[in-house]
Amino acid sequence: MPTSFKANPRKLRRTQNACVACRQSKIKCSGEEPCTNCRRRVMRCRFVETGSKVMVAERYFQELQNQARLQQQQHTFAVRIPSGSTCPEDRCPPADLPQAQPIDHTRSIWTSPFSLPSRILKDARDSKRNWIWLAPSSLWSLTARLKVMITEKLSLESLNNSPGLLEGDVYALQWRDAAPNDPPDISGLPSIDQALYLFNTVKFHLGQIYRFFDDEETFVRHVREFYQGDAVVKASECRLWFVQFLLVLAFGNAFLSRSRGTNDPPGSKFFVRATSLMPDLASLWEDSLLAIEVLAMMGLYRYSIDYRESAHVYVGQAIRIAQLGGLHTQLPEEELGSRTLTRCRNLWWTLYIMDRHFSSSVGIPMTTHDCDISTLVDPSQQDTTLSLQVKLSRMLSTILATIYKTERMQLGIFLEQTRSILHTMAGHAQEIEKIIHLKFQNSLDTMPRGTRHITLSYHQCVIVATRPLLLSILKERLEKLDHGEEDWQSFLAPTKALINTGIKSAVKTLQILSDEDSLLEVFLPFELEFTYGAAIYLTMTRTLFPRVADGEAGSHNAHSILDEMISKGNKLAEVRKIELTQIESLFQQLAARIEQQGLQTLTLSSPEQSIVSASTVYNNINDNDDQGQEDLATATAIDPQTVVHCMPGDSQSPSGLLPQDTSDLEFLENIGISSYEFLSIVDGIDDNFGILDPGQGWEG
Amino acid sequence: MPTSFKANPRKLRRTQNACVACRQSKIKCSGEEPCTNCRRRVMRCRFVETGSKVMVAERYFQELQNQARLQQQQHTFAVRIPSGSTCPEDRCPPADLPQAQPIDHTRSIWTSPFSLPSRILKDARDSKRNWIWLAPSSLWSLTARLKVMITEKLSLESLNNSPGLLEGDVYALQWRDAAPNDPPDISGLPSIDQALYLFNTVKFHLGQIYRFFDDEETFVRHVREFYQGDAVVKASECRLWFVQFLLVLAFGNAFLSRSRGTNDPPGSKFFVRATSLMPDLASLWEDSLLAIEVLAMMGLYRYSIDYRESAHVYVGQAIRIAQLGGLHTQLPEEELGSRTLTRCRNLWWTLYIMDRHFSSSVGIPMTTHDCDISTLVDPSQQDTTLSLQVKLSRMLSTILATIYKTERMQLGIFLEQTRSILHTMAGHAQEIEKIIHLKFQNSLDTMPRGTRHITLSYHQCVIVATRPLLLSILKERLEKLDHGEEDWQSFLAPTKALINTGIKSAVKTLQILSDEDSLLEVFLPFELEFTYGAAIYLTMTRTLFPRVADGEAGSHNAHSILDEMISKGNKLAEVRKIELTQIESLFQQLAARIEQQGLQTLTLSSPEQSIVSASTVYNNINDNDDQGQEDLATATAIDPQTVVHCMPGDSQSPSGLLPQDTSDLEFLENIGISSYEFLSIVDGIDDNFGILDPGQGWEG
DNA sequence: ACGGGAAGCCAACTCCG
DNA sequence: ACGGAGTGGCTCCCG
Repeated sequence: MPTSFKANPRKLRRTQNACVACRQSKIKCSGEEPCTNCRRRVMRCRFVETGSKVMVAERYFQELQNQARLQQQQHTFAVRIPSGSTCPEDRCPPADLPQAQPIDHTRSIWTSPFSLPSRILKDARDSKRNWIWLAPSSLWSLTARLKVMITEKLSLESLNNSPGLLEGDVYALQWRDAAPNDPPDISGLPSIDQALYLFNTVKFHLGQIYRFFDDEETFVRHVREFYQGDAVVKASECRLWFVQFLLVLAFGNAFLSRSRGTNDPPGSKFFVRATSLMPDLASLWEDSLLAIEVLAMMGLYRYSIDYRESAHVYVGQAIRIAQLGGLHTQLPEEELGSRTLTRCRNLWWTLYIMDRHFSSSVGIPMTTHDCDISTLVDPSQQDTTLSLQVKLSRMLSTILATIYKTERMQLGIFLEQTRSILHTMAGHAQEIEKIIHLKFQNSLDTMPRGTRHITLSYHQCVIVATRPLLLSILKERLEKLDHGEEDWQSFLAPTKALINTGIKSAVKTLQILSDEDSLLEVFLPFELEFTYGAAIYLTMTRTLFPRVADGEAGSHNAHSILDEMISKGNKLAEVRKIELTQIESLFQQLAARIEQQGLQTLTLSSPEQSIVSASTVYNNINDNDDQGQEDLATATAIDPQTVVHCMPGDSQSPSGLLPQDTSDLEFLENIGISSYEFLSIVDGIDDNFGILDPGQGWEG
Repeated sequence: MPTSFKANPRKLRRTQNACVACRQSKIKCSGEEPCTNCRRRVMRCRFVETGSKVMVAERYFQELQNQARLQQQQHTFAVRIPSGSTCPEDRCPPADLPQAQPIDHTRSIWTSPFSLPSRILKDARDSKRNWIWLAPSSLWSLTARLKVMITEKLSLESLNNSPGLLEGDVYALQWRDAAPNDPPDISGLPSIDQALYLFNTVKFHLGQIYRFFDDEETFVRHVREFYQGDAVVKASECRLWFVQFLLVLAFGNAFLSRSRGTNDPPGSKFFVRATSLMPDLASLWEDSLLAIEVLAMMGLYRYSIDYRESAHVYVGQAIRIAQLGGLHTQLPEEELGSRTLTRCRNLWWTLYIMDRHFSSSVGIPMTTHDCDISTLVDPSQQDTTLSLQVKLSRMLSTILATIYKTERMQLGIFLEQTRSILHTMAGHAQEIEKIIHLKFQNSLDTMPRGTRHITLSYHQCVIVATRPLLLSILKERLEKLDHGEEDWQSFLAPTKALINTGIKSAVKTLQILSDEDSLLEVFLPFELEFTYGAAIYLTMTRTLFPRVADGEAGSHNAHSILDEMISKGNKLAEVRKIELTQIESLFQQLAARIEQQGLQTLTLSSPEQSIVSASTVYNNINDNDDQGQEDLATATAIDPQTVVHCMPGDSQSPSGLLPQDTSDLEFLENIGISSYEFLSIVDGIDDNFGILDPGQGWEG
């Protein structure tokens, strides 16, 4: 028989299904459980069913997934009208959703434990509104909630109402509209040289993050005309430009100012004047691009002085005008010219970033949705900073949309989502690493603002993504304060690694910010926010896990950063510091109470090493979970499909990510990002549920 | 050598991709177009490219499908198959699972044929902007595109630029802000009785569609205080209320006015004054609910006088404030009280409806997304009108998001989406029927505004959903004007039924609107829009399918409706009428050109039967489809599973839906909605692709 | 012409060297 | 440790 005698020895040797370890090492696997190799190497020998695969038309598959996701959403939500709506939403992790398999079915998590059902604060003060809605994802309402919660539970006297929740609490500005036809007030302006210098300052400070001035020549030309011609005429004719000019002066002064005397924010003189000259919002859209820039800058200034809500309004306005001009689509280059096109694109993505940031800060849904946007970030791939910033912004909104979404979630599902998010994050980490490598050749101290901002944003994402875990634990603690204990291990075991990641990011954030050599950004509120967010995170972990070492140092760092800001005249920082102190004291009291109650001390493994930490953390997981030691490739190898298809744009197997040499590794460790480490952790989580257990049903 | 001598002739002969017919007969296919076999057999030779496929774990795939199916079943209101039939481990071989199969793979459709890539119009006029972006879904930009397109193709002289594309083209209002601290101007107001009467008028006109005045007692109380106390003081203290009051007066006058003398829109005197008193938008959010109402009304008025863009801005503003107050979430009833809660809910959904309408009208993405909303429409189910309105609004945005989304789409996919949309629509039709039944017992002439509006909105959805088909045909016609003909049947066969549905809706729309007994809404622009949309639709069909009878009457109706509006002083209607006439004349020229070119006359089966039409359509399709002698039974017999499981969204037999008796049927037929008919058609479509070709895969 | 089922093709997986 | 050589699902001969 021609067919049977081919049964040569080689052919027979092949196993149906090689075990995980053998696959990884590409060596022969004997096939039994445990296999010879594993036995010899004393490794855990696992077999993963590949399950038969089928080919499906991509589109159909996509559709199914969408549907599934939608349904999922609807289920978790209360009753919803069955809608045909296929809101394609962010294209995050469709495939892995349904397969998420709770480790412990009885466990679930409160993704925003103190926020749902919608919670409101009656506003006691003499304001026209009579309630303040505490948005689920906003950092500021988190503060408010924490206070309320702990105060209640510990039956403490309620603190005086939070400052800084409302606009104008910190800086109370007064402005009045100029009558529209009056000639603009042009008194008290700086000299032309001074003005141009201020312009450059503004460009330097904002330019790394935002793209307001793509048309700077025009701007400068206007400045010259203004100074050299009839200023009043110029200002009246180009009223919008003049507003922009005033805003530039406002920002310029704000960035340079070191004064502490007044109660008004730096540069506010010009800002107020700009505001009063602002044309009617509703008619603004007629001069698109400039109007957009002006509105965006206006929004940014307001945001900086803690007028968050109205900042959001301005940005929203800018976005609407941009959309009316089609900036969110791919405009035709032939007709508009590439310069205009670039300007449009940069402007659009600037708005995008601002929208994500502001929206999440005030805690309401994003104004723009990814599914409505068809323009590209940067087709030429030159502007890595901007495009990374965009990716991180998108990430943030994905996090808020998935993790913070529903009231309560199965722990397994939650972890799966988090995992998939962090996986994508790891991809971004890699890009950041690449930038740093390329441009700055390991010289950390010259890290420019843009990169620094990206790095911090990145850490913030991690913090935000892992915060719900902390909050859940906190909630549990608070609830079980009096009556008995809980089985903490079943909750902590799978989540430790995540929390550690969060801690690490918080610590790194504070470390970067308190670095002597670097310039702390004082006027723009971003670094303040990062500081505050990280500090709160560490405060929580310190109380919940007293053994974690970084807490102390972190808190110290945070305070000194805030102090520096305060010393440079930032009154917002004063408020935040007060709040932070309040919160810290509350948590201290909580900690004391826990101890006095004799409750179990929770622990995490210490997170102070990098590569090592990955495996440490990793082993910890495994210690508590009888899975034994997995390795990196495993997770990927199990089902590459899943990874590849379900996370468009994510990074492939970690094997490709190994940092090139050790010095690099150390360096990256310094900034606190190592995509390699990150992936290990993420995959570690991944290994702990779901895929490992293919035998069980999948449940939504 | 064992390897080389394998190079036998057989190996070389294989084609990469066999044509449909050859596959079918399992014979060798030569591979060229048309292939040898087909040429000999005189058959249509089609090649289907294997669209991108992906491999998925079978397990997961099954799961997804189950889920999808389940979901679909839940959403189908029709008779349910006894659900035990969830065929355990359904064994649809994975290969033929994905059923829906384009009839003709080479066909594709331009969902918005004249809109992509983003098209802009250079604005010749002396405006600061220098381009006008023509949004893909906006009715107004559709008009502009049609003109450009046909003018170009027929090499006609270009018409003077479209009027009415920009704000203020129709009504040029002048307003100036009052200085913020001046006392409000309270001169020239009507007497209190008059004012209250106007208020009631406004409530009557708006109340059926929107919910601005849930707190009407308060409003009336304010009115009394205003008239009975010190008016100036009152107006200054409750400035926002005073603005609302002015708006009420504006709307009241607008609704009652029959004057034609002025160039200003009716009520504009008060409107302008209201605008000038409007507090700074950015600080408005402090008095939430009232501010929201005022902004929304402001937006509505602007929208009514064709200031669409700024209307959109106001509504956007209102929405943002609403979100800051958490109105889009489920607010806690215990804390706010059920009255406030109801008010919030109604207000929110009013905003929602406005947003959908305005956004789609200006052609930009919706401000709110369903996935961000967690509040319920009307938990008590009393307010069927509002909730239906919401559903239709949602439908509209779904349509825009799915059908209008991408540049080009496979015909099959397009049809599938349309089908699924219409399927949902049929559900809504049924609800409308129910309302009409319940409340108005077949007395059509008393149909109240709300129901009328819903019915019209419903028809509009159908029109919008089927318009891309018309546009695609039009585009094809235009392109093939000079060089040769096309194979129209393969395109028309599966789409006829849909187009007929659209025609029917357009005809019905005009019929309802021109009904003598009913009150035409003159000031609010909705009925004008409906008229215009339907008229354009009929104009297109009349040109493309000269045999369709309804066109003539429809056009006549449209003109007389517009005339009535004009005679009542609506200047917008004048503009629309001019535009409509222009378009009609262009299309007439196109028709003449087609005829003179001797091009094939396209036909649809006449759409005047209801029940019958479904099967008629069905037969037509089979006549033209080269699959030849398949019939329903056969198709089903091939694999019963297929039908039941594999068509997500597949509806059951319409038999469960038969209207109770014949008079009902006639009655419903009168309004132009019969969910039964609708379902037949939809199912007809459904039956016609997919099942017939079970062997093949899907494509993207 | 039909259609069972073999041969060729491709991507995934194992495991040699 | 790993590049790259060497099963199973899909897609035209011949009875």
